[in-house]
Amino acid sequence: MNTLGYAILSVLARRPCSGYQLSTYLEVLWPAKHSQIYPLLTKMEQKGFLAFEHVEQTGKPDKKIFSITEAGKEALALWMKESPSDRIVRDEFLIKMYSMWFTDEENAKKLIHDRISKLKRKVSLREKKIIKVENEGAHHASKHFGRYVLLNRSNFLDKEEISWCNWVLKLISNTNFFKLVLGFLSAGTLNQINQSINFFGELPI
Amino acid sequence: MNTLGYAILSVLARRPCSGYQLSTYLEVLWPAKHSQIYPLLTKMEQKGFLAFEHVEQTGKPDKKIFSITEAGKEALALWMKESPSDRIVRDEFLIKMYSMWFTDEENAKKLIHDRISKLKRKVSLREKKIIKVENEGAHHASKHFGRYVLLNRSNFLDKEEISWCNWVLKLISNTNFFKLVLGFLSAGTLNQINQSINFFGELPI
DNA sequence: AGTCGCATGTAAAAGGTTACATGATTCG
DNA sequence: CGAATCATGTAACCTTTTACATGCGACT
Repeated sequence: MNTLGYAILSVLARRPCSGYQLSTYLEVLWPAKHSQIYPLLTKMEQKGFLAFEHVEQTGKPDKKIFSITEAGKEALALWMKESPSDRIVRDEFLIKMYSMWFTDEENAKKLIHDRISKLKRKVSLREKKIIKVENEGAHHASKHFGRYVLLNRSNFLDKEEISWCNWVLKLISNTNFFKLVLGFLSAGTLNQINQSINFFGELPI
Repeated sequence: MNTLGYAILSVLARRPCSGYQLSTYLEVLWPAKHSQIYPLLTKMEQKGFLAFEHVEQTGKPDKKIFSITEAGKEALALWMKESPSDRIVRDEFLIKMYSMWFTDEENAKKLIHDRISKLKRKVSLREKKIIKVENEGAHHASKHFGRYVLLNRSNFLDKEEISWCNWVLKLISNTNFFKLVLGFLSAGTLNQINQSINFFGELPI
């Protein structure tokens, strides 16, 4: 079974869910589209890790409520003892930051300001969720502990990234980064950027 | 062209590289295996974004040094104006934190301590690189600016995650999280965990 | 004697996204 | 009247990983 499978077991270990609910719950844990979730649920049910019951609804489409089996719990318990594989981060914004020197100051600043906006939106959404968990009094003695600490983790890190963004903005202004680069390049057309490519030192990357 | 292609253009915009060098440089930007890089380099060369020259070596295998063309630079410049897609993070450790309540205190603490060790190792490696960039005097007026701010970003965030890890460890100890859970479960076998599954509130995830 | 670094490639398999398909209800 | 939510599924496609394939030199 793959990591998505264990993420599904982790959610179902707390509470039986439909595939639709799973897809929203998995967003913070291991994002996946429904087209990946539904076939995997079927596979896992066939292998005995999950069970499901049909629930008929009126006004809404019928659904399947999946729950974890004993075999599923054993699989999850074993997996919990394995050391986690390295995290994978793929972030186009980082590539654009890396190539900042290649664009104009206006665009570079816009990229950073947009990033800050996105991060702030995420942080404030999570803050509401955190307050909700705290009000339920479930933050340090239940299955909600994991959710509670993960929500906080995301907010700690996103706030730190906002600080970093502001730090970069300051660096750009204080050191006149773009003006200095343009100074070397005389004007800043692609041809002139070209001529400057081996102007600087020989550091890696 | 996909994001990996633009990551490659971003690296080659600074300095011509072999595919082998690219694979190491891309690690922080957009990780990729050589089996993905080599065929893409060929494709991008055929489309006119890259050019290469054969370099014969003695003692070492021959290599191809790729460099970005004018067409490549134009493509990169255009891409820099597009707003970046959302970051993708996949981290097994987060799933295990989420399912902390499902394992024993010893294992939970081990997972967190191992995470701290890994993060500390990464941070100290990066610190050396940062000092190197600063000594080259290249941090605020060159193509190395991007690399400099990205190295710092990773360290800011990893240090913040170390703080978070310690915060979680304290929470576990201070609130006797595991003892409280075991109290509810009476003993902690899988069967008894089973019986407790709907004991707590009805919060999402 | 064995592993690491340099160096390039292909093939197969697994993982993940986008698009196709359907359809009622509720809210603005 | 259009968009969002609930709800499940398949097919085609793209991306990424793992495995296969080779080979010399340097270091332990």
